[in-house]
Amino acid sequence: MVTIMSPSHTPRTPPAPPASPSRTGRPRSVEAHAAILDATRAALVELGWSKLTMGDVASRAGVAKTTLYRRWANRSELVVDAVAVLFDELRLPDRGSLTADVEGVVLQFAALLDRPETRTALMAVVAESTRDEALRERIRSSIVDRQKRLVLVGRERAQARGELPYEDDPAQAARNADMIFDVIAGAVVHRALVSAEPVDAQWARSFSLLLVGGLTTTPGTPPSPRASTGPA
Amino acid sequence: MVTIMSPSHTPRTPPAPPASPSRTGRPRSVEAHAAILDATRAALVELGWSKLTMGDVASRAGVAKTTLYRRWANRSELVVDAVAVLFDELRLPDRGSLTADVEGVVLQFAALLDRPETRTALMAVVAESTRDEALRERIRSSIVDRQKRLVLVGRERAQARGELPYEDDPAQAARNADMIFDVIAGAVVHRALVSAEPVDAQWARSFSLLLVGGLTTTPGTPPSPRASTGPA
Amino acid sequence: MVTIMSPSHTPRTPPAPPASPSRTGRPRSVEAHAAILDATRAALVELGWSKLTMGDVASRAGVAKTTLYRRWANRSELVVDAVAVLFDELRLPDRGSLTADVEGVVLQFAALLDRPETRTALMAVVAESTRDEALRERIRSSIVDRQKRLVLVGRERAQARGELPYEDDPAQAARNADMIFDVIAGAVVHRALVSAEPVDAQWARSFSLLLVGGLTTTPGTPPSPRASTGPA
Amino acid sequence: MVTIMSPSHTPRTPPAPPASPSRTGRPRSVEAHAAILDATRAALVELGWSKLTMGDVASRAGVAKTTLYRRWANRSELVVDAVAVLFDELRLPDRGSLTADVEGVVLQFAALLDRPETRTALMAVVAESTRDEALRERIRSSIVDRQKRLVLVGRERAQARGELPYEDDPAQAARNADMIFDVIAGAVVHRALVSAEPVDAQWARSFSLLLVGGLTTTPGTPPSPRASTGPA
DNA sequence: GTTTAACCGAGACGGTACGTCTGGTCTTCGT
DNA sequence: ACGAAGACCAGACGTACCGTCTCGGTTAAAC
Repeated sequence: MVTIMSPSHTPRTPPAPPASPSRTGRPRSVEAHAAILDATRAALVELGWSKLTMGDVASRAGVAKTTLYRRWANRSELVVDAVAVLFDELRLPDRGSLTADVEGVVLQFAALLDRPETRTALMAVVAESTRDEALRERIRSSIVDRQKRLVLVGRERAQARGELPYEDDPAQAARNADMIFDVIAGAVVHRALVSAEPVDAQWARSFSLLLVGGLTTTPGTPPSPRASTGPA
Repeated sequence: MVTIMSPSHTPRTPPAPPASPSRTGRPRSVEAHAAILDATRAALVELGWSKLTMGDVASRAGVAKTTLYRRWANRSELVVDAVAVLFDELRLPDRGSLTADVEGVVLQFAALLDRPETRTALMAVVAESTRDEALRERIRSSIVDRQKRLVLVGRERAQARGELPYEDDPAQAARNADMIFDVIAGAVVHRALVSAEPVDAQWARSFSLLLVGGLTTTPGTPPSPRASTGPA
Repeated sequence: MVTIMSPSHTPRTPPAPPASPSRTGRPRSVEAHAAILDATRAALVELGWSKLTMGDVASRAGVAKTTLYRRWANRSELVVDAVAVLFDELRLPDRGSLTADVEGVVLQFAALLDRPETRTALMAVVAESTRDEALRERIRSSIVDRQKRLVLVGRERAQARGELPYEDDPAQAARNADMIFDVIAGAVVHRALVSAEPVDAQWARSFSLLLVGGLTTTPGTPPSPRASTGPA
Repeated sequence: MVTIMSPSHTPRTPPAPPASPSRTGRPRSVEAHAAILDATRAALVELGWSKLTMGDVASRAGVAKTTLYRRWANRSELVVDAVAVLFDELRLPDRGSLTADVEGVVLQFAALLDRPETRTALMAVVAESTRDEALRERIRSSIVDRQKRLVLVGRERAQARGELPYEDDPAQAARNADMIFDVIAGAVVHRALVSAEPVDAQWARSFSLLLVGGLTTTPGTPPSPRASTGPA
């Protein structure tokens, strides 16, 4: 009649497949892992974040609820893992100019945000993360930081083309890259999900011009000593 | 024995006080309305979005759950109404230059996003809205559109100062204003909530310079001949 | 948006402990079963039928509401199970004569109906059963049919003593037993609960004499051919 | 926000139509009274006791809930009033012999208990009354006592025919009448609602023979010397 | 070729919240 | 004063999921 609830968490082995290869016992099923992530994305498409339940994901994946909880501590972490991979599809093909490159990545990102699984999941996990430090870190490492590569690649190309100057201070360079990333990603997300207006070719072009205009405007006198506070 | 439950069964009069002044019956309590919104904000601060429950809000407000459901169809709509008013606090004091004005509003917005009730609620309702057209519209009308005033005021001041040219095409002017709004709001939100980095004075200054730089780049001259799509 | 709720959706395994011993899954708690029935009787005593709630029973039993609903479809079925066992306490000690035996069982039954849990529950579930075939059947099998044994035992003793003749037609014998049961139980219940008068020793004696008088009166001429419609 | 609930009962004018002809104000609608009782019976037929609600009765009767509560304190009292009148339909036509008279009234009573409004209501209010002294009294005065007239009439006829002796002690006569009433009503109710078997002509005949047999057994001769307690 | 340990499915467990319904009450307006 | 309408507080309803636990059974590495 009286159940004693153990507060001790079931040791949750890191989410990825058999992280620490414990030498004995039955190994975790790798098929189950993939099936769960697929089921999660499918459930997101059909139900959206708020109607998605662990039990539903489990039954879609042909797996017991226990198996999910053995690998992810909660719904949010599962969803982050399930959608993170989608962001890796983003590419930065060389379109010949910085403006065109920005335009291209904006449209790609917009297309990604048009997919229902991304659309509903991204904002939801961000919302959850405002109260959950571990989740925030997981989002940052799994999603945000991985995509900053696009900014770095784009800047290098633009510098090589002579469209942008080189920045000597590495810290400043990093700050600039972060800001560019926030501006691009933020503007697209806000346009698509908050303002709920289409991110079409025209908008992408206007935005690229605005951004590249800002990047290439020399604040004060060109390559000035005050450049350290301005964008690269 | 199959029970069919129509959700529209209970006529949900618009949330605000007696929208359609029904001639008969006891009128809706006005005190209750304010008490509920206050309680909602308090609950958001303490519990965050995901732990906030209708029952808890009701008991904080000293009101029956039924009273909540009579006025709001669900948690999201209630929260939108509860936080919308916070955004109306944003002001655009004249700081003498466009750059300084942008800087000021960015910092104000960042401060707003630092408040736990805004922080947790905004992303959550946006996430919900990806699957709920009515909610999306409510967010737009209650929050987004109301704050575009800031952009319009800022542009007018800048034009009066001669920092920005006048745009003849009204449609183009509106598009530009929308984009500026998305860029500012999006960048701040992304920085604060997704990248989870502080929006401090330095960042605000760098961002303002970038944005104003972009806005003042003459698009009639290279890099692009399609000047008509460029920002004003 | 219309939600269709099928009540049969949750498979309700028969109330008794794991009726069909499903090979898999966690077995149902046996302690819980007893605790729930005890709690139900306690709640009946304190609150009566109309104030008894499932939630209250659950918390008294230290059990979740869901556990109740997993095992009983509704309040009535739970109460039938909870009180059925009380009726099994009825005994028919041999007091030497048919009249005395009837008198004894009448007083026992009256004492049972004086207990608040029986008093309030019996009529309530009977009332419910007028609209619920499954409940009616449950009452019949759990309560009514089990107590007919008393009539059968009493008749056999009386026949052995020579107080009552033997009935050759088994169908007729069964009909007679049923009627005697209805007369005894009905009269006592009606006296106690409807007329709300005490079933005391005097009443029990008068009633026994009336009933035994009727049973031993030969309708028409003794062992007549019309006897088949008369009581045994 | 804070509503002060007055514990004082709204003075409930006796249930019948305009009991005390209050001289002032708008008089109570007499049509409303009948409409409410009709609506109550209709609701009983359709929904049964447990699903019947005050709000539903009110809307069926085209009357406000307030109007119901002004006249009846609760659902049970309303239902008692609504069904009491049905019992007044019972008659005792002279069929020439005591046995035939009993048979007739048994079949009439059985027909009454076959009507869904009586069937479901009678047991329900009796169940409620086990915890409610006022209700018990109302049932007794509105239903039980009024029908005892049938027993008195039947006994007088039987005495006139010489089928039954006269009883000198009035108290004893009253006790006997009560018991006969409980036996008849109890047996029929138990057969019909608890045992859930039909009260058909055969059963009615067997029962009448049993009862009349018991009544006409001379208790002065054996089996008992305590003739004074025996039935008349 | 056994152990052995961790895995697996199924499903019951104690809980929390849901969104609806009803009970009674109170308030307003109109008759 | 009564009546219709409808909002009010309170609280039970029966359901859906939560995250945990208990089963009986499987699976592979370690012995």
